[in-house]
Amino acid sequence: MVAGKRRAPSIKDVARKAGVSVSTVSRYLNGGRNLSDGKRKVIAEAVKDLNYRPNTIARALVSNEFQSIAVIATDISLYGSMQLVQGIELAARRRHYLVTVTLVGNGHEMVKETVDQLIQNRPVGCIILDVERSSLLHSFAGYIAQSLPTVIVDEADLASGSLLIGAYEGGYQITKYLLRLGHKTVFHVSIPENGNKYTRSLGWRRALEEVGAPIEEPLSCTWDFRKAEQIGRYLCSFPEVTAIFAGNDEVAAGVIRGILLEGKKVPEDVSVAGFDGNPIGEVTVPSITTWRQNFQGIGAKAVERLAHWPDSDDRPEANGSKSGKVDDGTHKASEEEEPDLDQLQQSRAMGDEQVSSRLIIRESTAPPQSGRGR
Amino acid sequence: MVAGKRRAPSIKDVARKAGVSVSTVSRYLNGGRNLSDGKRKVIAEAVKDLNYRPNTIARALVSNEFQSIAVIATDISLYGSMQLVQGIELAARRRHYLVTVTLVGNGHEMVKETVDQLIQNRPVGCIILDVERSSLLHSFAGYIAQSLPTVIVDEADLASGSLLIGAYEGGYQITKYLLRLGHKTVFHVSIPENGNKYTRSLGWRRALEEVGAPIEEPLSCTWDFRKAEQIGRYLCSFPEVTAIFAGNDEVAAGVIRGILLEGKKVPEDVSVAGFDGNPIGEVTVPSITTWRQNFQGIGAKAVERLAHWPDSDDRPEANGSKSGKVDDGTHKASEEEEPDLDQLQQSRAMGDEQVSSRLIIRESTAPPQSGRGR
DNA sequence: CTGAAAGCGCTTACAG
DNA sequence: CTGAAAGCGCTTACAG
Repeated sequence: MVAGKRRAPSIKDVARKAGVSVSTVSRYLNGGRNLSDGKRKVIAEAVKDLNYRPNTIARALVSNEFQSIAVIATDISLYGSMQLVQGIELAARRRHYLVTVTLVGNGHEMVKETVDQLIQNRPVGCIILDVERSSLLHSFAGYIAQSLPTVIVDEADLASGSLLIGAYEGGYQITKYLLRLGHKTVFHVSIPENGNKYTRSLGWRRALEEVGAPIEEPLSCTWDFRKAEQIGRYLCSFPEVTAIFAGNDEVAAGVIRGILLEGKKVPEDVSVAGFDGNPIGEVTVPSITTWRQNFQGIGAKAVERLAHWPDSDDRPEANGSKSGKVDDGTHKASEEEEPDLDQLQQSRAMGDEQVSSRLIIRESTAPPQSGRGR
Repeated sequence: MVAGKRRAPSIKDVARKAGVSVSTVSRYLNGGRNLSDGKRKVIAEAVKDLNYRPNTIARALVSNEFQSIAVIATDISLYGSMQLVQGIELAARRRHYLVTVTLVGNGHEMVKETVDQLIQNRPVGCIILDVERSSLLHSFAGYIAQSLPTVIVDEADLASGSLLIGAYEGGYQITKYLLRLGHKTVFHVSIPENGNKYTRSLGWRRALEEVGAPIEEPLSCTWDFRKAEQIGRYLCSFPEVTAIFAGNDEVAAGVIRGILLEGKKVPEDVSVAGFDGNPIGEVTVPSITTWRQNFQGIGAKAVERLAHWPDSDDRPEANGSKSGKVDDGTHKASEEEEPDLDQLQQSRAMGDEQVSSRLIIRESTAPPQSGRGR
């Protein structure tokens, strides 16, 4: 089945077949500037006949840059991270980058090993996901950034310019919505660790502050959603709890379950809202009000940041394109620059507010019962 | 922040610093056979001082093999695929492979482009996920297999030797379980497309055949889980429907919602079981009986298949190790072979039945109400 | 045990 | 517009 060690045709083979020099073929491959139509044609033919593809590895060796984006995460098994990865991949491939995924766990030594190896692969840049969940990885962010353009996708620190933020607005809006419904205040069950740092939590707090609503410290959940169930049971024993904002949809589901198991009703007795927009919330009973995050957009934005990194080759320049694209047959030079602009445009359009992030109102939230919530 | 174009130390730098030839350093890096202790020591020191890491790209150029595993999928946003990717990454990194993720959508031309580029990266092998959901990708599987060791992780065709199967047993067991509960038969709502080919469906069918239970053709759901809700509504209008096996947990949630919305009860009126073991099923109301798939194990197994590919360099050989590991400080040659054996062992232990796949019984299933189901 | 040389597939100045 | 040469960082025979 496998072609084994049979090497693919090289630029030499193309040159020989086309009767030109290797340099000329290379020129053809890189934009076709300064090339007679005759050569262009004969090379195009040879490329096609041989089904030639430039060896990306060799290119990477010369340029000291492998056209890839390295994603580093502690875990990609949650809805959000997974969507982010998907968004990164989609955006990356538009730019002909390959996406690499590396999970780092515990053990300082291993992380350094892993990270060093990654750096040796010379990706165009690195995207770190969910640092908040691993202080270890977080501590390596700086180390990585020393060698590679690095974007941290997280929402832990609103102040830091190096982070991509998406959730503050969502936390704010969802809390406002609950308040508008007539709830005196909104309780918060945060996703694991650093509940006070997540921007969704900051948005929640801000919304409460604005109207002078009482603010209880968030209850912190774990990734074991049965903990959310316990929290739900606990919270609904307080009559003043009429509205709960959960850090994500799974936690919301757990909280709802806890409430229901206590014999109370959602949303009649307690309203519960989730976060992220996990499709599962559409078919639970009750279905879950949530803030849909545009994860794919955020992923794409991270990629664009790397693509437009200040020190990179991205600066508008008139010489050869680096796209590494091979034109089979019809050769259309000078189209190379356009995608860049498109992307930039798109990146800007996304701004800091994600295009299609929005509140999705479902069954789990409603006005407080009369006589309650005050 | 970024070190820009400053090149990392190369093997030349190490050689110069250590006062030996490049070949000698290379020998050191590749296992240290035929090396005097003196040289070994001085090189180790230079490596450490320079914080040298061999350039994986250069290595890949020489060996015509980049130490990576390419995952190709149409979508990784479902629980199962995501777990698979995670399992692949974990296993791959134990072997010092980098994992690459590529999503292929529609458009024949683009897929060929993408796949060709991937092949040019010369990964050690390729893992194709979920072919069943994209006949397009499926049609490329053969093309890819011509150039690379390829493993298809899917469950579409029990007969084909090239597929990794995991779900037949699960479908069988979960159906048996429902039957043992006293249900006369079990209806099946399959995940999208080719419901008849999924092995979980085959297992379901086999279990029914064994006891001569009536077999209704599976109802096919889509990835929009509201469709599952409709199916649930529809199915529970038939009194003979007392047990439903859904193709996955999200579909089960949707089916359950449909049933509840019709005013029936789960599991009192209808039992519903899911599949996969998505943690969300733990906190829905009712919580969902399911078959937990050992996705990570399957992913690891796919990686091991590639690592032990017949034509690869894996065959036991006494010469240099290819592990690409740099020993900083303490140099322990000859330890290189051991991981291989470990892994092999583990791979075999996993066999065709996944280690920790098992039935998880929760609230959504129960014996049929008396007077029903017969 | 050790080093000089050639080569992996490409790109990049440098001459024409 | 075109080609010969050098070089990217490593490994692999080949001589000693």
